Amino acid sequence: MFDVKWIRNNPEAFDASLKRRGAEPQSAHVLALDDARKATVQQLNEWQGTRNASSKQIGQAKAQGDEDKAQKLLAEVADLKAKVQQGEETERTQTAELNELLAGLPNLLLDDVPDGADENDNVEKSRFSEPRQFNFEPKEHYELGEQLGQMDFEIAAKIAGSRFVVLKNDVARLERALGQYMLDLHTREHGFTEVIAPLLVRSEALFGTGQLPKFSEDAFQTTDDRWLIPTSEVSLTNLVRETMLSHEELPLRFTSLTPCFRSEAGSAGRDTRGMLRQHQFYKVEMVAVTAPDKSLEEHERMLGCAEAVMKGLDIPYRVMRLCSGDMGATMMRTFDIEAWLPGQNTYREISSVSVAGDYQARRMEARYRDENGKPQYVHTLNGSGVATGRALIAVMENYQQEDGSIAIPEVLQSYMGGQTEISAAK
RNA sequence: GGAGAGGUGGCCGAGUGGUCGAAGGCGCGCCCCUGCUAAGGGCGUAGGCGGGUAACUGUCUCGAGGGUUCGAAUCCCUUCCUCUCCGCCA
Repeated sequence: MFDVKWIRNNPEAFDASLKRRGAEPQSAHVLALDDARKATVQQLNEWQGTRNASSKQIGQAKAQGDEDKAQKLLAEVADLKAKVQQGEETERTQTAELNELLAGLPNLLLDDVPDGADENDNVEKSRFSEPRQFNFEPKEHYELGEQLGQMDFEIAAKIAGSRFVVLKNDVARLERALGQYMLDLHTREHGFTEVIAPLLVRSEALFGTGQLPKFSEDAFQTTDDRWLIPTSEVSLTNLVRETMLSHEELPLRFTSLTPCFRSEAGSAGRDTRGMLRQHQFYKVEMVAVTAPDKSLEEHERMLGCAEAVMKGLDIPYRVMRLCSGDMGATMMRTFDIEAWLPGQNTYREISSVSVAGDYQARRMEARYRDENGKPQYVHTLNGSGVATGRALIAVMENYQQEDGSIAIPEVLQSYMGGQTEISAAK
Protein backbone atom coordinates (compact mmCIF):
# COMPACT_ATOMS: atom_id res chain seq x y z
CA MET A 1 0.00 0.00 0.00
CA PHE A 2 1.41 3.31 -0.96
CA ASP A 3 1.41 6.82 0.36
CA VAL A 4 -0.09 8.87 -2.44
CA LYS A 5 1.92 11.87 -1.29
CA TRP A 6 5.08 9.95 -1.89
CA ILE A 7 3.95 8.98 -5.38
CA ARG A 8 3.06 12.62 -6.03
CA ASN A 9 6.56 13.70 -5.07
CA ASN A 10 8.38 10.82 -6.78
CA PRO A 11 6.35 9.78 -9.82
CA GLU A 12 9.42 8.85 -11.90
CA ALA A 13 10.96 6.68 -9.20
CA PHE A 14 7.60 5.02 -8.67
CA ASP A 15 7.08 4.17 -12.33
CA ALA A 16 10.69 3.13 -12.74
CA SER A 17 10.29 0.59 -9.96
CA LEU A 18 7.14 -0.78 -11.57
CA LYS A 19 8.92 -1.05 -14.85
CA ARG A 20 11.72 -3.07 -13.28
CA ARG A 21 9.04 -5.53 -12.21
CA GLY A 22 7.71 -5.66 -15.72
CA ALA A 23 4.59 -3.64 -14.86
CA GLU A 24 3.04 -0.65 -16.56
CA PRO A 25 3.58 2.86 -15.15
CA GLN A 26 0.77 3.87 -12.80
CA SER A 27 1.71 7.22 -11.30
CA ALA A 28 -0.36 9.26 -13.76
CA HIS A 29 -3.37 7.06 -13.15
CA VAL A 30 -2.96 7.18 -9.38
CA LEU A 31 -2.53 10.94 -9.34
CA ALA A 32 -5.49 11.51 -11.63
CA LEU A 33 -7.71 9.49 -9.33
CA ASP A 34 -6.33 11.30 -6.34
CA ASP A 35 -6.83 14.71 -7.95
CA ALA A 36 -10.45 13.88 -8.64
CA ARG A 37 -10.89 12.67 -5.10
CA LYS A 38 -9.29 15.77 -3.69
CA ALA A 39 -11.53 18.05 -5.71
CA THR A 40 -14.56 16.22 -4.39
CA VAL A 41 -13.29 16.38 -0.82
CA GLN A 42 -12.60 20.09 -1.09
CA GLN A 43 -16.06 20.87 -2.35
CA LEU A 44 -17.53 18.55 0.23
CA ASN A 45 -15.57 20.20 3.03
CA GLU A 46 -16.91 23.55 1.99
CA TRP A 47 -20.51 22.36 2.12
CA GLN A 48 -19.93 20.60 5.40
CA GLY A 49 -18.42 23.74 6.85
CA THR A 50 -21.47 25.79 5.94
CA ARG A 51 -23.77 23.12 7.24
CA ASN A 52 -21.91 22.77 10.51
CA ALA A 53 -21.96 26.51 11.11
CA SER A 54 -25.67 26.70 10.39
CA SER A 55 -26.45 23.70 12.51
CA LYS A 56 -24.66 25.29 15.39
CA GLN A 57 -26.70 28.47 14.97
CA ILE A 58 -29.89 26.46 14.79
CA GLY A 59 -28.99 24.79 18.02
CA GLN A 60 -28.34 28.15 19.65
CA ALA A 61 -31.53 29.66 18.29
CA LYS A 62 -33.56 26.74 19.59
CA ALA A 63 -31.84 26.94 22.93
CA GLN A 64 -32.85 30.59 23.16
CA GLY A 65 -36.39 29.75 22.09
CA ASP A 66 -36.11 31.80 18.90
CA GLU A 67 -38.18 29.49 16.73
CA ASP A 68 -38.50 31.97 13.84
CA LYS A 69 -34.77 32.31 13.47
CA ALA A 70 -34.37 28.56 13.64
CA GLN A 71 -36.89 28.02 10.90
CA LYS A 72 -35.21 30.62 8.72
CA LEU A 73 -31.85 28.94 9.12
CA LEU A 74 -33.38 25.56 8.41
CA ALA A 75 -34.70 26.79 5.12
CA GLU A 76 -31.27 28.14 4.24
CA VAL A 77 -29.51 24.81 4.63
CA ALA A 78 -32.29 22.70 3.15
CA ASP A 79 -30.51 22.07 -0.13
CA LEU A 80 -27.14 21.51 1.49
CA LYS A 81 -28.15 18.15 2.82
CA ALA A 82 -28.62 16.64 -0.62
CA LYS A 83 -25.37 18.17 -1.82
CA VAL A 84 -23.41 16.78 1.10
CA GLN A 85 -24.90 13.34 0.65
CA GLN A 86 -24.10 13.43 -3.03
CA GLY A 87 -20.58 14.57 -2.28
CA GLU A 88 -20.07 11.83 0.27
CA GLU A 89 -21.27 9.24 -2.18
CA THR A 90 -18.87 10.50 -4.84
CA GLU A 91 -16.02 10.55 -2.36
CA ARG A 92 -16.72 6.97 -1.33
CA THR A 93 -16.67 5.79 -4.91
CA GLN A 94 -13.50 7.66 -5.75
CA THR A 95 -11.68 6.59 -2.60
CA ALA A 96 -12.64 2.97 -3.19
CA GLU A 97 -11.36 3.15 -6.74
CA LEU A 98 -8.08 4.69 -5.65
CA ASN A 99 -7.62 2.21 -2.82
CA GLU A 100 -8.35 -0.70 -5.08
CA LEU A 101 -5.65 0.46 -7.44
CA LEU A 102 -3.15 1.11 -4.63
CA ALA A 103 -3.87 -2.21 -2.90
CA GLY A 104 -2.88 -4.12 -6.03
CA LEU A 105 0.41 -2.36 -6.71
CA PRO A 106 3.67 -4.12 -5.88
CA ASN A 107 6.19 -2.69 -3.45
CA LEU A 108 9.11 -0.54 -4.52
CA LEU A 109 12.41 -2.23 -5.20
CA LEU A 110 15.60 -1.22 -3.47
CA ASP A 111 18.34 0.07 -5.75
CA ASP A 112 20.60 -2.89 -5.11
CA VAL A 113 18.03 -5.40 -6.33
CA PRO A 114 19.43 -6.78 -9.58
CA ASP A 115 17.35 -6.30 -12.71
CA GLY A 116 16.13 -9.44 -14.39
CA ALA A 117 13.22 -11.42 -15.73
CA ASP A 118 13.15 -14.61 -13.70
CA GLU A 119 15.16 -16.82 -11.36
CA ASN A 120 17.89 -17.23 -13.96
CA ASP A 121 18.83 -13.60 -13.40
CA ASN A 122 19.29 -13.91 -9.66
CA VAL A 123 22.77 -13.00 -8.47
CA GLU A 124 24.88 -14.99 -6.07
CA LYS A 125 25.72 -13.05 -2.94
CA SER A 126 27.70 -15.59 -0.98
CA ARG A 127 28.30 -19.29 -0.57
CA PHE A 128 28.95 -21.68 2.30
CA SER A 129 30.96 -24.89 2.06
CA GLU A 130 31.31 -27.11 -0.97
CA PRO A 131 29.16 -30.01 -2.15
CA ARG A 132 30.34 -33.26 -0.65
CA GLN A 133 31.95 -35.73 -3.04
CA PHE A 134 30.17 -39.07 -3.00
CA ASN A 135 31.88 -42.29 -3.98
CA PHE A 136 28.49 -43.64 -5.02
CA GLU A 137 25.53 -42.27 -6.91
CA PRO A 138 23.60 -40.08 -4.44
CA LYS A 139 19.88 -40.68 -4.36
CA GLU A 140 17.01 -38.27 -4.14
CA HIS A 141 15.25 -37.91 -0.81
CA TYR A 142 12.12 -39.79 -1.85
CA GLU A 143 14.13 -42.78 -2.97
CA LEU A 144 15.92 -42.79 0.37
CA GLY A 145 12.74 -42.30 2.32
CA GLU A 146 10.79 -44.96 0.51
CA GLN A 147 13.65 -47.45 0.80
CA LEU A 148 13.76 -46.78 4.52
CA GLY A 149 10.04 -47.46 4.61
CA GLN A 150 9.51 -44.17 6.43
CA MET A 151 8.22 -41.93 3.66
CA ASP A 152 5.00 -42.87 1.90
CA PHE A 153 3.53 -40.87 -0.96
CA GLU A 154 1.06 -43.52 -2.06
CA ILE A 155 -0.91 -43.72 1.14
CA ALA A 156 -0.76 -39.93 1.43
CA ALA A 157 -2.35 -39.66 -2.01
CA LYS A 158 -5.10 -42.04 -0.98
CA ILE A 159 -5.79 -39.99 2.12
CA ALA A 160 -5.37 -36.47 0.80
CA GLY A 161 -4.45 -36.47 -2.88
CA SER A 162 -1.27 -35.47 -4.64
CA ARG A 163 1.38 -33.23 -3.07
CA PHE A 164 1.07 -34.76 0.37
CA VAL A 165 3.35 -37.14 2.20
CA VAL A 166 3.26 -39.45 5.19
CA LEU A 167 6.43 -39.63 7.27
CA LYS A 168 7.03 -42.31 9.85
CA ASN A 169 9.43 -43.42 12.54
CA ASP A 170 12.84 -41.78 12.55
CA VAL A 171 12.23 -39.67 9.47
CA ALA A 172 9.17 -38.16 11.14
CA ARG A 173 11.20 -37.61 14.26
CA LEU A 174 13.99 -36.06 12.22
CA GLU A 175 11.65 -33.42 10.92
CA ARG A 176 10.45 -32.73 14.45
CA ALA A 177 14.08 -32.51 15.58
CA LEU A 178 14.81 -29.97 12.85
CA GLY A 179 11.95 -27.78 14.00
CA GLN A 180 13.04 -27.93 17.64
CA TYR A 181 16.65 -27.22 16.75
CA MET A 182 15.72 -24.16 14.71
CA LEU A 183 13.32 -22.76 17.30
CA ASP A 184 15.85 -23.22 20.06
CA LEU A 185 18.55 -21.57 18.00
CA HIS A 186 16.43 -18.53 17.20
CA THR A 187 15.03 -18.09 20.68
CA ARG A 188 18.25 -18.78 22.60
CA GLU A 189 20.88 -17.33 20.30
CA HIS A 190 19.08 -14.82 18.11
CA GLY A 191 16.70 -13.04 20.44
CA PHE A 192 13.43 -14.14 18.87
CA THR A 193 10.27 -14.63 20.88
CA GLU A 194 8.59 -17.97 20.30
CA VAL A 195 4.97 -17.67 19.26
CA ILE A 196 2.07 -19.99 18.62
CA ALA A 197 -0.52 -18.14 16.60
CA PRO A 198 -3.59 -18.96 14.51
CA LEU A 199 -3.24 -21.10 11.40
CA LEU A 200 -6.66 -19.97 10.22
CA VAL A 201 -6.92 -16.26 9.59
CA ARG A 202 -9.30 -13.62 8.30
CA SER A 203 -9.07 -11.95 4.95
CA GLU A 204 -7.91 -8.77 6.67
CA ALA A 205 -4.79 -10.53 7.94
CA LEU A 206 -3.90 -11.78 4.47
CA PHE A 207 -4.55 -8.34 3.08
CA GLY A 208 -2.21 -6.93 5.70
CA THR A 209 0.74 -9.03 4.62
CA GLY A 210 -0.13 -8.59 0.94
CA GLN A 211 -1.38 -12.03 -0.13
CA LEU A 212 -4.76 -10.44 -0.80
CA PRO A 213 -6.33 -9.16 -2.94
CA LYS A 214 -4.14 -10.33 -5.82
CA PHE A 215 -2.93 -13.76 -4.78
CA SER A 216 -6.05 -15.40 -3.43
CA GLU A 217 -5.64 -18.39 -5.73
CA ASP A 218 -2.43 -19.40 -3.91
CA ALA A 219 -4.13 -20.02 -0.58
CA PHE A 220 -6.89 -22.30 0.69
CA GLN A 221 -10.10 -20.71 1.88
CA THR A 222 -12.38 -22.34 4.43
CA THR A 223 -16.14 -22.64 4.20
CA ASP A 224 -16.56 -20.06 6.95
CA ASP A 225 -14.55 -17.46 5.05
CA ARG A 226 -11.23 -17.90 6.72
CA TRP A 227 -7.94 -18.87 5.14
CA LEU A 228 -5.29 -21.43 5.93
CA ILE A 229 -2.04 -19.56 6.34
CA PRO A 230 0.35 -20.04 3.42
CA THR A 231 3.14 -19.01 5.83
CA SER A 232 3.21 -17.95 9.46
CA GLU A 233 4.56 -14.63 8.23
CA VAL A 234 0.84 -13.82 8.10
CA SER A 235 0.11 -14.59 11.75
CA LEU A 236 3.37 -13.20 13.08
CA THR A 237 3.39 -9.94 11.17
CA ASN A 238 -0.25 -9.29 12.00
CA LEU A 239 0.66 -9.46 15.68
CA VAL A 240 1.30 -5.74 15.41
CA ARG A 241 -1.70 -4.84 13.25
CA GLU A 242 -3.64 -1.77 14.35
CA THR A 243 -1.26 -1.01 17.17
CA MET A 244 0.76 1.96 18.31
CA LEU A 245 4.11 0.74 19.56
CA SER A 246 6.66 2.82 21.36
CA HIS A 247 10.17 3.17 19.97
CA GLU A 248 11.60 1.44 23.06
CA GLU A 249 9.77 -1.75 22.11
CA LEU A 250 11.51 -2.02 18.76
CA PRO A 251 12.82 -4.16 17.28
CA LEU A 252 10.31 -6.95 17.85
CA ARG A 253 11.40 -10.40 16.74
CA PHE A 254 9.00 -13.34 16.54
CA THR A 255 9.50 -16.92 15.50
CA SER A 256 7.07 -19.75 15.04
CA LEU A 257 6.99 -23.32 13.80
CA THR A 258 3.79 -23.94 11.88
CA PRO A 259 2.33 -25.92 9.06
CA CYS A 260 1.88 -23.87 5.89
CA PHE A 261 -0.78 -24.52 3.29
CA ARG A 262 -0.45 -23.64 -0.36
CA SER A 263 -2.71 -24.46 -3.25
CA GLU A 264 0.26 -24.48 -5.65
CA ALA A 265 -2.08 -23.36 -8.39
CA GLY A 266 -0.01 -22.61 -11.43
CA SER A 267 2.81 -24.97 -10.51
CA ALA A 268 1.23 -28.02 -12.09
CA GLY A 269 3.90 -30.40 -13.26
CA ARG A 270 6.69 -28.73 -11.28
CA ASP A 271 8.47 -30.76 -8.62
CA THR A 272 5.78 -33.40 -8.65
CA ARG A 273 8.00 -36.10 -7.22
CA GLY A 274 8.96 -36.08 -3.61
CA MET A 275 8.17 -33.59 -0.91
CA LEU A 276 9.84 -30.53 -2.35
CA ARG A 277 6.57 -28.84 -3.24
CA GLN A 278 3.61 -29.83 -1.09
CA HIS A 279 0.19 -28.49 -0.24
CA GLN A 280 1.18 -28.73 3.41
CA PHE A 281 4.62 -28.34 4.95
CA TYR A 282 6.24 -27.19 8.17
CA LYS A 283 8.30 -24.07 8.36
CA VAL A 284 10.04 -22.07 11.04
CA GLU A 285 9.40 -18.44 10.32
CA MET A 286 11.12 -15.31 11.58
CA VAL A 287 9.42 -11.93 11.60
CA ALA A 288 10.95 -8.63 12.70
CA VAL A 289 9.32 -5.28 13.27
CA THR A 290 11.74 -2.35 13.27
CA ALA A 291 12.03 1.40 13.06
CA PRO A 292 12.34 2.57 9.44
CA ASP A 293 16.04 3.40 9.68
CA LYS A 294 16.87 -0.04 11.08
CA SER A 295 15.19 -2.36 8.60
CA LEU A 296 18.07 -2.78 6.16
CA GLU A 297 20.55 -3.84 8.80
CA GLU A 298 17.86 -6.09 10.26
CA HIS A 299 17.55 -7.69 6.84
CA GLU A 300 21.22 -8.70 6.90
CA ARG A 301 20.88 -9.83 10.49
CA MET A 302 17.90 -12.02 9.70
CA LEU A 303 19.71 -13.54 6.77
CA GLY A 304 22.51 -14.36 9.20
CA CYS A 305 20.02 -16.08 11.51
CA ALA A 306 18.79 -18.28 8.68
CA GLU A 307 22.35 -19.00 7.58
CA ALA A 308 23.21 -20.03 11.12
CA VAL A 309 20.67 -22.83 10.82
CA MET A 310 22.34 -24.10 7.69
CA LYS A 311 25.83 -23.75 9.11
CA GLY A 312 24.77 -25.64 12.20
CA LEU A 313 23.48 -28.45 10.01
CA ASP A 314 26.61 -28.15 7.90
CA ILE A 315 24.72 -28.19 4.63
CA PRO A 316 26.34 -26.45 1.66
CA TYR A 317 24.33 -23.50 0.40
CA ARG A 318 24.50 -20.32 -1.58
CA VAL A 319 22.76 -17.02 -0.95
CA MET A 320 21.07 -15.39 -3.92
CA ARG A 321 19.92 -11.83 -4.42
CA LEU A 322 16.56 -12.19 -6.10
CA CYS A 323 16.23 -10.14 -9.24
CA SER A 324 13.38 -7.74 -9.90
CA GLY A 325 11.40 -10.24 -11.95
CA ASP A 326 11.62 -13.04 -9.42
CA MET A 327 10.62 -11.12 -6.31
CA GLY A 328 7.33 -11.25 -4.50
CA ALA A 329 5.07 -8.25 -4.92
CA THR A 330 5.16 -7.18 -1.29
CA MET A 331 8.90 -7.07 -0.86
CA MET A 332 11.59 -4.44 -1.44
CA ARG A 333 14.50 -6.87 -1.41
CA THR A 334 14.78 -10.61 -0.98
CA PHE A 335 17.67 -12.95 -0.29
CA ASP A 336 17.13 -16.65 -0.87
CA ILE A 337 19.19 -19.39 0.68
CA GLU A 338 19.52 -22.35 -1.62
CA ALA A 339 20.61 -25.64 -0.14
CA TRP A 340 22.70 -28.08 -2.09
CA LEU A 341 20.70 -31.22 -2.94
CA PRO A 342 23.09 -33.94 -4.12
CA GLY A 343 20.26 -36.16 -5.35
CA GLN A 344 19.09 -33.42 -7.69
CA ASN A 345 22.64 -32.22 -8.23
CA THR A 346 21.53 -28.64 -7.81
CA TYR A 347 20.81 -25.86 -5.31
CA ARG A 348 17.19 -25.45 -4.24
CA GLU A 349 15.51 -22.72 -2.22
CA ILE A 350 15.24 -23.49 1.46
CA SER A 351 14.79 -20.01 2.87
CA SER A 352 13.65 -16.63 1.69
CA VAL A 353 14.46 -13.53 3.72
CA SER A 354 12.80 -10.26 2.80
CA VAL A 355 12.30 -6.69 3.86
CA ALA A 356 8.90 -5.15 3.21
CA GLY A 357 9.60 -1.60 4.37
CA ASP A 358 6.33 0.05 5.41
CA TYR A 359 4.32 -1.73 2.72
CA GLN A 360 2.71 -4.22 5.09
CA ALA A 361 2.61 -1.80 8.01
CA ARG A 362 0.46 0.58 5.99
CA ARG A 363 -1.90 -2.19 5.04
CA MET A 364 -2.35 -3.24 8.65
CA GLU A 365 -2.00 0.16 10.36
CA ALA A 366 1.02 -0.87 12.40
CA ARG A 367 2.68 2.23 13.79
CA TYR A 368 5.02 3.35 16.54
CA ARG A 369 5.88 6.63 18.21
CA ASP A 370 9.34 7.76 17.32
CA GLU A 371 11.72 9.57 19.67
CA ASN A 372 9.82 12.80 19.01
CA GLY A 373 6.50 11.20 19.83
CA LYS A 374 5.38 11.32 16.23
CA PRO A 375 3.45 8.32 14.86
CA GLN A 376 5.28 6.52 12.06
CA TYR A 377 4.71 3.29 10.22
CA VAL A 378 7.00 0.49 11.32
CA HIS A 379 9.02 -1.60 8.91
CA THR A 380 8.45 -5.33 8.71
CA LEU A 381 10.69 -8.20 7.65
CA ASN A 382 10.23 -11.90 7.39
CA GLY A 383 12.29 -14.91 6.56
CA SER A 384 12.15 -18.64 6.72
CA GLY A 385 14.44 -19.90 9.34
CA VAL A 386 14.15 -22.37 7.64
CA ALA A 387 11.55 -24.52 5.90
CA THR A 388 11.74 -27.76 7.87
CA GLY A 389 10.27 -29.93 5.12
CA ARG A 390 12.98 -28.83 2.77
CA ALA A 391 15.61 -29.00 5.50
CA LEU A 392 14.60 -32.63 5.94
CA ILE A 393 15.24 -33.23 2.26
CA ALA A 394 18.57 -31.47 2.47
CA VAL A 395 19.69 -33.45 5.50
CA MET A 396 18.61 -36.75 3.97
CA GLU A 397 20.36 -36.15 0.67
CA ASN A 398 23.53 -34.60 2.08
CA TYR A 399 23.94 -37.09 4.90
CA GLN A 400 23.02 -40.21 2.96
CA GLN A 401 25.33 -43.21 3.09
CA GLU A 402 26.00 -45.85 0.52
CA ASP A 403 23.68 -48.43 2.13
CA GLY A 404 20.78 -45.99 2.09
CA SER A 405 21.01 -45.08 5.74
CA ILE A 406 21.24 -41.47 6.83
CA ALA A 407 23.68 -40.00 9.30
CA ILE A 408 22.17 -37.54 11.73
CA PRO A 409 23.84 -34.11 11.91
CA GLU A 410 25.51 -33.54 15.25
CA VAL A 411 23.29 -30.62 16.25
CA LEU A 412 20.22 -32.83 15.85
CA GLN A 413 21.43 -35.86 17.75
CA SER A 414 20.33 -34.57 21.13
CA TYR A 415 16.87 -34.07 19.68
CA MET A 416 16.94 -37.68 18.45
CA GLY A 417 17.71 -39.27 21.78
CA GLY A 418 21.39 -39.51 20.95
CA GLN A 419 20.76 -41.51 17.80
CA THR A 420 23.46 -41.02 15.15
CA GLU A 421 21.87 -42.52 12.08
CA ILE A 422 18.61 -43.60 10.53
CA SER A 423 18.43 -46.98 8.96
CA ALA A 424 15.75 -49.33 7.71
CA ALA A 425 16.49 -51.87 10.43
CA LYS A 426 13.87 -50.79 12.90
C1' G B 1 -25.91 -23.16 19.65
C1' G B 2 -29.47 -20.09 23.39
C1' A B 3 -29.90 -15.51 26.61
C1' G B 4 -27.83 -10.92 28.07
C1' A B 5 -24.03 -6.80 28.41
C1' G B 6 -20.48 -4.01 26.00
C1' G B 7 -16.74 -1.89 22.20
C1' U B 8 -14.80 5.90 23.34
C1' G B 9 -7.91 9.15 22.62
C1' G B 10 -0.99 5.66 23.98
C1' C B 11 -3.87 3.19 28.28
C1' C B 12 -8.21 3.33 31.84
C1' G B 13 -12.78 5.62 31.92
C1' A B 14 -17.25 9.51 31.80
C1' G B 15 -20.57 11.00 28.34
C1' U B 16 -27.99 8.84 25.57
C1' G B 17 -29.57 14.30 19.83
C1' G B 18 -26.87 20.55 19.62
C1' U B 19 -21.43 25.01 22.24
C1' C B 20 -18.16 17.08 22.43
C1' G B 21 -12.62 15.57 19.38
C1' A B 22 -14.89 14.33 23.80
C1' A B 23 -14.84 15.25 31.60
C1' G B 24 -11.58 12.80 34.92
C1' G B 25 -7.44 9.64 35.73
C1' C B 26 -2.88 7.06 34.18
C1' G B 27 1.23 7.52 31.11
C1' C B 28 4.38 10.91 28.58
C1' G B 29 6.80 16.03 27.80
C1' C B 30 8.30 20.93 29.60
C1' C B 31 8.61 24.11 33.91
C1' C B 32 8.53 25.20 39.27
C1' C B 33 9.01 23.98 44.38
C1' U B 34 11.26 20.86 47.76
C1' G B 35 16.00 18.64 49.62
C1' C B 36 15.85 13.31 51.45
C1' U B 37 14.35 8.03 50.58
C1' A B 38 10.23 10.12 48.16
C1' A B 39 6.69 13.29 46.95
C1' G B 40 4.06 18.21 45.69
C1' G B 41 2.38 22.04 42.09
C1' G B 42 1.66 24.42 37.01
C1' C B 43 1.18 23.92 31.80
C1' G B 44 0.95 20.81 27.57
C1' U B 45 -0.33 16.09 25.23
C1' A B 46 -5.30 11.94 19.44
C1' G B 47 -4.99 10.65 14.28
C1' G B 48 -5.99 11.22 8.86
C1' C B 49 -6.82 14.58 4.69
C1' G B 50 -6.63 19.76 2.83
C1' G B 51 -5.06 25.28 3.08
C1' G B 52 -0.97 28.55 5.08
C1' U B 53 6.42 30.29 5.32
C1' A B 54 4.37 30.24 10.12
C1' A B 55 1.04 31.38 14.01
C1' C B 56 -3.10 29.15 12.65
C1' U B 57 -7.22 27.03 10.15
C1' G B 58 -11.31 23.76 7.41
C1' U B 59 -13.04 18.85 7.44
C1' C B 60 -13.40 13.69 8.76
C1' U B 61 -12.73 9.97 12.57
C1' C B 62 -15.85 7.65 19.47
C1' G B 63 -14.89 -1.09 16.64
C1' A B 64 -16.25 -1.17 11.06
C1' G B 65 -19.88 0.01 7.21
C1' G B 66 -24.57 2.13 5.88
C1' G B 67 -28.99 5.14 7.37
C1' U B 68 -32.34 8.90 9.99
C1' U B 69 -31.67 14.34 11.17
C1' C B 70 -30.50 21.18 9.86
C1' G B 71 -27.21 18.60 13.47
C1' A B 72 -25.17 11.74 15.85
C1' A B 73 -20.22 9.11 20.40
C1' U B 74 -25.56 9.46 21.62
C1' C B 75 -31.33 7.02 17.46
C1' C B 76 -32.00 2.83 13.47
C1' C B 77 -29.89 -1.24 10.31
C1' U B 78 -25.81 -4.55 8.95
C1' U B 79 -21.27 -6.63 10.46
C1' C B 80 -16.86 -7.87 13.40
C1' C B 81 -15.01 -8.45 18.19
C1' U B 82 -15.06 -8.87 23.69
C1' C B 83 -17.36 -10.27 28.32
C1' U B 84 -21.21 -12.98 31.55
C1' C B 85 -24.70 -17.11 32.19
C1' C B 86 -26.65 -21.77 30.03
C1' G B 87 -25.84 -25.88 26.69
C1' C B 88 -22.22 -28.84 23.98
C1' C B 89 -17.27 -30.50 23.23
C1' A B 90 -11.62 -31.35 23.18
